[in-house]
Amino acid sequence: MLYRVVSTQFRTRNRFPPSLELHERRGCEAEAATLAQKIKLSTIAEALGVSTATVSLALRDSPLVADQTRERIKAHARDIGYIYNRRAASLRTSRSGIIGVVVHDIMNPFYAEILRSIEDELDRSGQTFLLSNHYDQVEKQRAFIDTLLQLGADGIIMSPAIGTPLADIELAEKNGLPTVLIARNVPGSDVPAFRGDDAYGTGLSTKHLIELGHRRIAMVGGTDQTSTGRDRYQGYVDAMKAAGLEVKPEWRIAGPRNKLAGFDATEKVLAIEPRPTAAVCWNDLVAIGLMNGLARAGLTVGTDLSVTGYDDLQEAAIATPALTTVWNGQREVGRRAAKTLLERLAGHDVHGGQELIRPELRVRQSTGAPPA
Amino acid sequence: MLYRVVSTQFRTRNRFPPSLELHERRGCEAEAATLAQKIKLSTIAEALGVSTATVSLALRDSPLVADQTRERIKAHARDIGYIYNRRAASLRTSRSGIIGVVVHDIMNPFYAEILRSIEDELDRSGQTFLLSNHYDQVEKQRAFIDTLLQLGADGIIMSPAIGTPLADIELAEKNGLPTVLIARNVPGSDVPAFRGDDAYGTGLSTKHLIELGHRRIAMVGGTDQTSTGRDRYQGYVDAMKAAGLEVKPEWRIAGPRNKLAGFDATEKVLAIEPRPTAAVCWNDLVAIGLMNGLARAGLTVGTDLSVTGYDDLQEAAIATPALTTVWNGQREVGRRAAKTLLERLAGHDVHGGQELIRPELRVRQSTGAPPA
DNA sequence: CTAGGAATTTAAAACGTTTAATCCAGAGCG
DNA sequence: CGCTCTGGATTAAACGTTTTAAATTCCTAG
Repeated sequence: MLYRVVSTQFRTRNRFPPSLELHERRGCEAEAATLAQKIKLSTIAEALGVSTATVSLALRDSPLVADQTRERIKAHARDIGYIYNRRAASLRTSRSGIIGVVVHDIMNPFYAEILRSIEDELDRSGQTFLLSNHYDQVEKQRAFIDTLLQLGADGIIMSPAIGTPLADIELAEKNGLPTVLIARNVPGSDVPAFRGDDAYGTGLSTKHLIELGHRRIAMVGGTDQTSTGRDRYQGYVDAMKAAGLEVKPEWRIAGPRNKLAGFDATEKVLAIEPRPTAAVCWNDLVAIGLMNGLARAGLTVGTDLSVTGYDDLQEAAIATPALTTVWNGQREVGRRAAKTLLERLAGHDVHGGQELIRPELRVRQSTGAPPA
Repeated sequence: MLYRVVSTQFRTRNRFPPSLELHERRGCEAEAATLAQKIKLSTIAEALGVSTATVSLALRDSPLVADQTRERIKAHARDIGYIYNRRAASLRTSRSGIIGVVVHDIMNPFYAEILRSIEDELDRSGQTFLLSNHYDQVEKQRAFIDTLLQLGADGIIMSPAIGTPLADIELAEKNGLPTVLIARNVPGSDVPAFRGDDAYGTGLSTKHLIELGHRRIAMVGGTDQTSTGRDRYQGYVDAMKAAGLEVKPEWRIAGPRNKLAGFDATEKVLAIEPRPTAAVCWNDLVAIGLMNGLARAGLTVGTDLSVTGYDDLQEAAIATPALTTVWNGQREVGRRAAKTLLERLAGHDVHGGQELIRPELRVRQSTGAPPA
């Protein structure tokens, strides 16, 4: 009984012994040059006249081995440049220390903050994180899940691709790969999911524009195929209706969610008759693209036409004019997702279902009163 | 002899059997729900009355097993939802199918193209790629190398952190982790390295400005601590000297390499007496930040002050005014690096040392004749 | 028929860990 | 002196593959 407690304690404390402490390792020119043969636990065991079991326990700081023995072993391991073989270990323990993270596109700055905070959280716990894009291709996402299963990953954090079938998530869960969703949800799934409250967010910016006096407000970028897309549009529509304003279908300009898309949408916005006096953009990238396009067309953003973004990326503040946008709580989303997954791994019960992070409006210079 | 040939052939062809073909798998509600116990090779072997050896070979499409047997085995594996255990396999084969990629910052758009092309190349070869940031912290980079060694990764592509000691690269190489460098070089290392020809690149933009008539040209952003930094500065200096122009030390405004840094550099540039008429920026991010800053200050970029970038990011073309910049060949760098690593893994000899990709100038509206 | 391959299949030994179950030597105690 | 207890160390059985070498079956030619 005592044994078990002690055992689990050190197991969770320090899962993987660091194999390499280069600066401290004594340089052994000759042997390092060729690396005659792989150094393993038994190499150390033989050299020191103990068993591999002892070496294994010592390297993981088990209290089961005498202090003096432990130090002797660790010192020797360091000296000869032992490298811990995680594959072998994880084959035995069925814990790999790998956590998969898959999002639409790693390089999309929207995910930057999320990934960053996930990384922080996982680093702290000693897990390695394995990153991938799915580019909204369900097959690519499934291939990644498959890879994780094969590698025996401990869990997965995913921003599901458009059209992800419930079965894919169940596949992961059923095969012992605890899952947490971020940024998007999969209808019908009951795994924990963290996302910003998108409807509330676009509601904020739309209301802000209405208060400034705008009546004809376009909505640029995005798709109705994701929960995020539907919610953002809904928030806009609801705010308009709440103010007793009509929503014209031609004000909705759907499309991709990058700068180029915003830039390309410029013409379409300007073609609407009568011209809208403001545009709620899907995200900051679209907004910045649109602002660039409007500037090219000779219009002054914030005066001739007001623009709002979403996400509050770093560059929203330094765009010209500075972009009014909605802070999305990405950092919080990532942190909570990672923490929740770690909880699940630790065996604690967590409650599933969606949790919404409340966004905030950041008013800057890209919005102003409509032209008289 | 024949055996060996055949053996290696199918080994390289299809390293890992795909374990999951969800859409084709027959739904078995009851068993799927609980997943009584792990399905392994022996599960299949017993069910079909063959040996695990046969199953193993069949799943990897070995020509050693009869066509009919192979199909029977593969079908059954699919039906019961067998998942290939890579850890076990790689313990035996010492090939993990993992390739590590570490760069300064994944989310930096400069690396976007590189990573994308690496991903393309590796995907094609069936390798999984494990991504990480080092944020220019040597320790973080070393921790990543350590993790890769522990996981038994097959190779690593890295953009070395500032101050990477030669020993770290040797550590990887000596322990059987073939290394290829991108974007930066480590002095003294002889592993293959691919980067843009930075000196030539800034030479191009500097020469372009000189030809337009500029005489006082500042250089904004970047550091002298990387090979890239030194080369870019050198290219600028050489071009100036070649034109018989003086280079004032106060024209060099070193700093971080993001938009905010460019934005913040605005004041410093404008404070120089007499004011430069053009600025060669470290990269597009800095250039765009600077352009934003100049616009805020009421100056017209391309007329009052010309600006050049570096990298030719997507947004360079849609910035206002469109940014004159240098295309860096990132895609080529990534492709070549991945290809070279795969060559090394296949056992072919590749020649080490640095290879430079030649950049190209992209003239747009952010550069013009100096003000009279 | 039968020898001799060719075509299939298999037994069993790795691969390098972890850990439950023992073992052992002293220490403490009646 | 015999007994239990305990801190330390060890033994040996996994973990799920791959692959060598051998065994078996199947043909085909002589």
